[in-house]
Amino acid sequence: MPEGHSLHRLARQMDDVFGGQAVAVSSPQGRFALDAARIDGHVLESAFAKGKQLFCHFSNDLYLRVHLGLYGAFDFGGDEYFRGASSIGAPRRVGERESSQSAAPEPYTGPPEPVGAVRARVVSEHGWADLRGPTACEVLEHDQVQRQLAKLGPDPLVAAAAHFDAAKGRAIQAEPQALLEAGLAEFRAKLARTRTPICTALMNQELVSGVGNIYRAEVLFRQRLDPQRPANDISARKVRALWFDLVALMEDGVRQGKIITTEEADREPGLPLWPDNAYYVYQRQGRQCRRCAAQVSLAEVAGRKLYWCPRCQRRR
DNA sequence: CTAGCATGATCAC
DNA sequence: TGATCCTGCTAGC
Repeated sequence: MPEGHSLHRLARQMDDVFGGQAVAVSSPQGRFALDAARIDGHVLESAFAKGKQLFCHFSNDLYLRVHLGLYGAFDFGGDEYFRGASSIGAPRRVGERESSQSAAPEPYTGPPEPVGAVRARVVSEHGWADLRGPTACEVLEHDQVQRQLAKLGPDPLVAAAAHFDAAKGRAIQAEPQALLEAGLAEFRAKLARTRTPICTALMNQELVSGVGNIYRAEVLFRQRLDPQRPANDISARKVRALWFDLVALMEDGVRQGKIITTEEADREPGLPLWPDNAYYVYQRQGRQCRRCAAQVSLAEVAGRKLYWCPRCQRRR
């Protein structure tokens, strides 16, 4: 159950363990079989993410597009070379639960027999990746990818992605700071065009991509914004602060592999940082706000749960 | 064991 | 707005 930071981690993982190698692509479950055949045996050139979507570019100029949706997840496994190639200590499951199995001393003997509904399986000489339960898993041509990307609003992790590209020795189009300013300009322009509540706007991937239910609740608290405030009613200065807070929070999420939004001073002593001290309002309904005595509120908005502090985030 | 829920999004009405 | 996609974890019998 990933927000954008998980997808960017996943892109790095795919790039690290499969990048530049010929891979076998199959669909043990069958539903992806026809598309899998189009990229089977080709070289996975690179992987990248925008918002909550993963794209893998193959040597025959086709792309694998994956959207994990609510319960999609990847499992990775492989030999020592495979594990060592990961920049984040794989193999691990990418999603909500990035379980880090203790280093098994067993020798690698190839991918396991598929268990359950494995939509897609990618196998290299050194390891494998299994995908289950995605909302989307399909092979696209270049212009179809461009159309998908164009539908997505600016991704606060664009600069981190560019940094990742630079570390890989690839050319990037602009300096990270310039990319962030461009993203902010697009974000601001899109918010200015709608009076929908900011809490709804943040979940709209056409307005900003990669933000999910946790980041929206947490960033609105941190910015002391009333969730119901119309998007076009927020000052340019506040939109800027909102954007750069998302950038900071999500970049931290990429580094940590989990979402932690609290400042040191607001954490409850004696409790572990994860998960008890990780959030300000998410899933803390009825409990005391970390900064004031008010009870954290919960409401269902457009089918998703919204958490906020009615005092800290009072309309001003 | 089962029911309910989850960091998502689309489609029909 | 509600049904659906379709998986895994967990709280509660």
